[in-house]
Amino acid sequence: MTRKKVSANDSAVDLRSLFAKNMKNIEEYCKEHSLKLTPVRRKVFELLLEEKRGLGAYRILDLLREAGFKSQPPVAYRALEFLVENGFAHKIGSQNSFVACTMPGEHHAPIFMICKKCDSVSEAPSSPSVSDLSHSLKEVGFEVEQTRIEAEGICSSCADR
Amino acid sequence: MTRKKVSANDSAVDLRSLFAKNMKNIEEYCKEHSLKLTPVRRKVFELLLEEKRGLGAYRILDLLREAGFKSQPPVAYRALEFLVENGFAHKIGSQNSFVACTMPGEHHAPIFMICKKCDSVSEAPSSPSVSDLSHSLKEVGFEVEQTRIEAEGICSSCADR
DNA sequence: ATTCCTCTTGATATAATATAACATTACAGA
DNA sequence: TCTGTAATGTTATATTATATCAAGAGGAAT
Repeated sequence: MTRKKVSANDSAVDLRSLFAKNMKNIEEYCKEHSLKLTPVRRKVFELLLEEKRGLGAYRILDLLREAGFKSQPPVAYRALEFLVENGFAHKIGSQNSFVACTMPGEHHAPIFMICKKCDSVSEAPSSPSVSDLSHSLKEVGFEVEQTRIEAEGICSSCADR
Repeated sequence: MTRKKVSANDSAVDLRSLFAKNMKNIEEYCKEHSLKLTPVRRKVFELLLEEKRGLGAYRILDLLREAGFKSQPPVAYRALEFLVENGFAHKIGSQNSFVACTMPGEHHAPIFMICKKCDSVSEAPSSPSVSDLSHSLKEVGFEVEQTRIEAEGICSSCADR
């Protein structure tokens, strides 16, 4: 028996299983919290999961239409609003775009790494420097409720090339 | 001779001198770097200095018109572009608004404190946590070139009330 | 001083992003 | 079944931003 060759589509397999895992997470979370994961909401979440770059609302709208939803702008914005409110997606302020959240349900202080070369947006593991930040702002009298942190630079895959 | 009453407009005096100081800074900086601080650019910078909240481009456009400039949208956007590129102003991503930079010329990693009550936007003294952040992102393979940090919460004046 | 070049502004049009408002449908709970 | 709330459908419009090309202003090279 020959050993199967390791390459390109192993990562595809990983992506598919990651996708399945994320879908399962959101489904369970919605069930537990009696949130309605309607077809359009589910589809928008899927679209965000499938794309490593941020997606604009009108791009999402196009993709919804391609998928058979005859949607008008408010449909996309409502679905995005639902996903963002419940922590399944984030808005990237510097791009007016949206990305799937990979740690739904948990209130966290996200840090986004935006690659200038390939436009990928990924969420960094939350770092202690975020709470340091809140502390140092508290010292100047500002009570932080929420932070938005976006770092622009070069991602590891682009740096490798 | 009666001593002048101390109150409200002492802070107005402070604001005026701060304003003058900032205008002098930008003028000198532009002279040194052969940048043209044209009337519309200067006026937009003044408008930003005078307002503690972020100003949207179309609000700025209205104010320009009130000041006698017969301006179309590109005029405001161009002036803002000039100010942002040269570090005299910043764009607040979460609001699509603009604020004056209080430390022009110096390349810095700004942190904005946005008050949910009064909408004021102020720039925090850059904290060590920002370079910590760059270091920890470097550990996951991301090379940071620039950060955008916006903290939402309650400012000290609003907390006092 | 004249020419040339570049940067800035003027002006029109339109693209891209986002929401208001109201009618209709779906669906859970009394 | 009734009824209330949440979700969707639909039209219209608000808000934010840029593309494009014409015209003017000002420096520096000859």
